[in-house]
Amino acid sequence: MTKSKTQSSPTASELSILQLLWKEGPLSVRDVHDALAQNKPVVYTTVLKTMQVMLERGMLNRESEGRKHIYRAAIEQSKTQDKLLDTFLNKTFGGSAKKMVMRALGKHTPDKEELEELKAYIESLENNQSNL
Amino acid sequence: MTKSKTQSSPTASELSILQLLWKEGPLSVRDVHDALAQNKPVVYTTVLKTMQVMLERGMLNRESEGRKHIYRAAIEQSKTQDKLLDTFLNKTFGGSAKKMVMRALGKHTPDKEELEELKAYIESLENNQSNL
DNA sequence: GATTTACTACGATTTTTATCGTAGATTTGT
DNA sequence: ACAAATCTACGATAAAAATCGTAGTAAATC
Repeated sequence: MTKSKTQSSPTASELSILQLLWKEGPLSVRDVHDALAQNKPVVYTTVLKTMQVMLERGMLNRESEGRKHIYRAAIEQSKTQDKLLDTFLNKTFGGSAKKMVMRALGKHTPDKEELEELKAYIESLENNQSNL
Repeated sequence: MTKSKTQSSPTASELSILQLLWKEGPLSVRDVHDALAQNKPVVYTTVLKTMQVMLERGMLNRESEGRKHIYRAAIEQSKTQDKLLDTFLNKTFGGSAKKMVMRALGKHTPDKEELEELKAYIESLENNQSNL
């Protein structure tokens, strides 16, 4: 049987790379670097190294395309977000989703349309026991 | 004019200490240690050191009571939560409160009563432009 | 009053994360 | 073919966070 460690959560830097790959699809290191460098100066090999580490840790896959490597996210966005959310919720709001949600809505109030969607969603939760 | 650095966010360890102080009120290092040690083994001086650093960074205050020091949180719970939430929301959900909220509710669905409160809250947001 | 216990102070170390420089190989441009 | 640009590999270092050990002192207990 092959060993398999529990998937550790990505760090902040790693997450920024994952976000890109989730959004844009498979990218080269060059692509990732150029995108990240628009927000914050960072050296090419720093990004390269980080992505190599992520590969080792099973967060990314890659395939060769000529001399380049094309990387893709190896972990699902929704699962990763769920795990991070879970941790954050426990650490910061003592596990109370209600508290966190109210705070989030108060601070970053969505527009009317989104609020309606949310209400509808809550109503669907009230009916179905199962979470669609 | 006195220098004042922007309050940096607490790390995970620091946050666990703050949570205790926010909940229980001012405590000695011994109190904090004993409480934390129930979840995860930790040496007394580790907690002491952490709290000393937090004091330096302005996250905690303290006063002497006999030979002991009694520490209290120097930063507000709600402000701290807001800042952490903001960062988390941006890093993990690209800033979309709606996405995060729906995910949170799906995974940690509150009971019917809390859902009602949430709906009421959303309705109040829909009316007031100002965020109460 | 001698010994054990309870605290603080604080340096040192370890662990984790982030960052970078250099070497070597391949490709591209002149 | 030579030079410049582009990549990967990878060790080294730096920076940040977490952990711990030792020393010293005051208090409590025997």
